Amino acid sequence: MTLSIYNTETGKKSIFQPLAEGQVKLYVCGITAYDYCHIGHARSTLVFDMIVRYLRYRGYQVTYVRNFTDIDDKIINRANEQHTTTKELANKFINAFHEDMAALGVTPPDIEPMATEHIDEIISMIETLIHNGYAYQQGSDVYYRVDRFKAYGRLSKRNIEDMKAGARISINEKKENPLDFALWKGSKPGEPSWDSPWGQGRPGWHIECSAMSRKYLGDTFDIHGGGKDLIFPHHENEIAQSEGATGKTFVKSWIHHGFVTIKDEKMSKSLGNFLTIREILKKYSAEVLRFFIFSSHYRSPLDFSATAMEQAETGLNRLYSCLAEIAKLPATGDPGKAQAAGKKNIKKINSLDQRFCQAMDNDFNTAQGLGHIFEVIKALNTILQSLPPIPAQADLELLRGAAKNIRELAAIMGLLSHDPLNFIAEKQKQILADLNLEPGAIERLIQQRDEARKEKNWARADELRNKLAEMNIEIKDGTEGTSWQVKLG
RNA sequence: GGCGGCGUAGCCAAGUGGCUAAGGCAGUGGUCUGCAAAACCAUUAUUCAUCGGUUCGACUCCGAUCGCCGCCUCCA
Repeated sequence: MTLSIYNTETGKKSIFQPLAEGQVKLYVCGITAYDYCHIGHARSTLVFDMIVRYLRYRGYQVTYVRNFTDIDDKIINRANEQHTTTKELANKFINAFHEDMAALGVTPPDIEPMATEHIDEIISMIETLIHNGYAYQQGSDVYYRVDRFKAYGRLSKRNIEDMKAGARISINEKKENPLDFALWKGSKPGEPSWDSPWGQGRPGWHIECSAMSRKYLGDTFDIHGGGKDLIFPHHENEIAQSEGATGKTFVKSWIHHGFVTIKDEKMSKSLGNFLTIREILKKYSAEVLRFFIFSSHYRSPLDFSATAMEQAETGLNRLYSCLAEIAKLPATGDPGKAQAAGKKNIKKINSLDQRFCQAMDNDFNTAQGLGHIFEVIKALNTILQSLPPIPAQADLELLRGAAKNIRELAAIMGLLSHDPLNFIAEKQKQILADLNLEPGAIERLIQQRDEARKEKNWARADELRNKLAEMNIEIKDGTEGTSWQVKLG
């Protein structure tokens, strides 16, 4: 089995071959720390979390670097507005980011470098670029000479002439070409600044990623990722900087994920239609958000809505319910009894690994992978349904093995991480608390209903059941008495 | 204007030229039940925006048209 990845640069899927056998070096552009993160950021971190987990599952040794931009214009402006320093502001939101990531259960990257801690590397790279003729100084600024880099536009598939015609670029007298971008910006009085050969200033936005990825991953590395909006100019400029400085290919494969939209529009601060991760997590669990995100392909746009989240929650509950039923099975069965499971279902269950990996190998197709998991859930439910009171030992082993397998595969997406019985119990406890209900009171009502049922007083029994239903309590009459649960979702 | 992408059932969504177009949610009929609920079974796209072309064969490749979205300015 071979892993294929869609590479933005070639516009095609191709077989993934790491530079060093068994090792993957991955750099992902992280956040600019000036505000709370929204669910678009959540998608980004969750998608790469899944990619890293899958690569590791496949046996690769992954070095995962994700940076923080902790100095730029937005941070400076926001710090001024809030009468604080850029450092304090950035730290505040980096901490908030870490809290959000912990709440989402995201595996931390191996290295989380910050721009302001790599000023030396940045300056040194700019000096190399000046030396190589790719950059020029104007006063206390340094700009990248876009015309000089022949491959400029390679990633975003545009050419310099077309972009000039676009004419949405502000004319800056200091630049040789309006498309040239800043590597170093001279600072105004009162702004945070560092010493440099060109005077007091700070790095441009793009250079930090070139300098830091080089430091931690080398001149050439396997995968560079981010949101689609970073393709131009950010990643295009990174290529120009890194390749201008090293003369080597910067990145083998570019991965860009799609946006989260609301009512089919990209979330953005100017439209005021963004939701922060913490707002979402007040209403939905991390796994519901993960389920929602992974039920479509990472490159597709994803439209956020309450309906979509509720559907995700229902789907996730279905997975947990099946696993909980399996967990409730007796410890041992009858070793001599014939299996209740049919051949077709056994085959479906046993081929899950293979089919799941086939889906994931096809450019991390989590939606298809989830589909395969649901097919197996259906097979498991069918078997559970046909199980006699004392089941065959072979069936018990099959069901438990499948449940374990499903949880291992789901873990690649960070799903089904809770103990199924606990999950259901915790959830019910929480909903009960939200509804202000006492389990004791419910059980008393059920007992009253059972008495009515024994007397075949159906009118009274139904009345009590309706009363419970109004309280969001579902009743299940089984052979061993009546069980109840809170209506999930 | 330049460039990139998308359009598959009521909704969400997968689909790497050829086997019955996955899966989820919702709906309908049935099994179970005193009636229900849950679960299960069955059912819901002769068709993949439209029109052409390539091919023995296309949802899948090519072209055109319509509609939607994104990037070209900070953006995950």
